[in-house]
Amino acid sequence: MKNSESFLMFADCSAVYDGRARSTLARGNYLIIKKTDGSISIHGSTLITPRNYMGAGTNIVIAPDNIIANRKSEKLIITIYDILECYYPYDWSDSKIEISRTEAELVDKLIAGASTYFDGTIELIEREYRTDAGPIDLFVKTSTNTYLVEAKRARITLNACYQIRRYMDAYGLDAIPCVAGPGISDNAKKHCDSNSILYISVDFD
Amino acid sequence: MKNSESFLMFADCSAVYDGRARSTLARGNYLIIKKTDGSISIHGSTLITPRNYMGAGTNIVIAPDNIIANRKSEKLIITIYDILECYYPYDWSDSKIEISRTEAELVDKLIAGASTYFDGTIELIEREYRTDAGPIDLFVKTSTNTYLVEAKRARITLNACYQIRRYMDAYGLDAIPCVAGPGISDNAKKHCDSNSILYISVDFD
DNA sequence: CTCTTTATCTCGTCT
DNA sequence: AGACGAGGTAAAGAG
Repeated sequence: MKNSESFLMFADCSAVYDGRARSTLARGNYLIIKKTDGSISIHGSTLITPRNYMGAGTNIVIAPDNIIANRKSEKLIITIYDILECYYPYDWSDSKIEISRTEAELVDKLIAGASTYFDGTIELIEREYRTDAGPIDLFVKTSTNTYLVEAKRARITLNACYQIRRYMDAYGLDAIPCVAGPGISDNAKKHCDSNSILYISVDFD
Repeated sequence: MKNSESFLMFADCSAVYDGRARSTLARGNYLIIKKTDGSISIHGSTLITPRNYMGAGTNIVIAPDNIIANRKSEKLIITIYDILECYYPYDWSDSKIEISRTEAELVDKLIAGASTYFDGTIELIEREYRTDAGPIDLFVKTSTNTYLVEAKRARITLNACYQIRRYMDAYGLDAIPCVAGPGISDNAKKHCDSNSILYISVDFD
C-alpha cells in the first residue's frame, strides 16, 4: 500500500490513542479516512463524530500492518489486521459550505436598523449581553426604554417567549422583552400580546 | 443503487441544507457517508468535521440522482451528478472507544483517597460544586478546613492557578485553594508557593 | 504564535 | 421530551 495524499480504507483494525487523554478502540471493521491536509480519522457505524482522529498537519507513517500518526504530544496507533477495501479519491474537493441565515445575521440586521426597530435614541447596544440565565442575544438601551431581545432565525415559537421571560427574570430591572424573527406562530403571538412581549418582524435579505 | 443500511460513496455532487442555518455546498467530488444509525455526512478533502451532516434518526430517501434527508425542522438535499465509487461496508463495527486518563478519573482518585489528601475528617465532599464562576471540580469540607480543588489531567500550568483563584473569589468564604494533577510546571509551582495554593500530586494508576 | 469565541457544535446524562 | 454540561471538543477569528 502506497502513501497517497488521501485515502479511504475499510479495514479490520484496532486503535490506541495517547495525548490529551488515553483511549483504546476495540478491534473491528472501521472506516479510516486520511485527508489531504494530513488529518486522519476512524469512523464506526454510528455517530457523526469519529471514534479517533488526529488533526491537520499530523505526521502519518503508513506501514503494511499499521498506521502511526504523530503530532506534538499526541499519538495515534492504528493496528491493521486486514484491508477490506482501499480507495484513493480523485480530485477530492476542498470547498467549504457557504452559510447564511444564521441567528447572528438577524442580530446584525437588528443592530443596523436599530433606530427603526426601537423607540428613542440608541444609547447602548450590545449582543450576547450576559445574565445569570445565559447571554441575551441583543441588549438595547435607548433614551426612553431598555429592550431585551431574543432572536430566532426561524418562526418564533412559545419556546422563544419563555426564554426571553427567563432573561427578564434574571435581568431584574425594568425592560421590554422582545422576540425577533421572520415570523411567529399563532400561539406565540397570542402569548406575546397577553404578556407584553414585543414581537419584532425582521426578515433575511 | 439500493438503499442499504450504510454506504460510503464518492460522488460528484452538491448540497443544500436548511434548518438551524442555511448553507450551500458547491458542486465537486465529496465523500458521502450514510451510517446505520440513520446519520449522514458529506466530507471534503480537509478537516475532521464534515461539510454537511444530519444526525442519527434522520429520514433518508435515496433516488437515482439525489439524496434527501429530513429530520424535524432540518433538511439536507444532495444532488448527485455522478457516482465515482460506492461501497457497502460489511459488518461495520459500532464499538465506542474506551477512554481513560480524563479529568473525571483524577477526581475519582481524589475522592477515594480524600483522607490522605486532606487534613481532618471528611464532612462533605462534592464534585462539580456550583459557584457563580462555574463549577468547582471538587469541594471538600473537613473538620478543620474547606478545600476548593481544580483538577487537571495534564501538568498543572499557571492557567489552572488563575482558574482556582477565580473560584475562590466566587466562593467568598474561607477555604484552601488547591490544584491537583500528575505534575506541575516550575512557574505554576512558584505561583502556588507565593499565593498559598496547595498543590496535590495525584497520578493515574 | 497563542488566546478567545463560535458552532447546523455533537453527544451523553439527568430530570 | 427538554435541560444541562462535557468534550482528546474542532475550527475560525483576533491580537
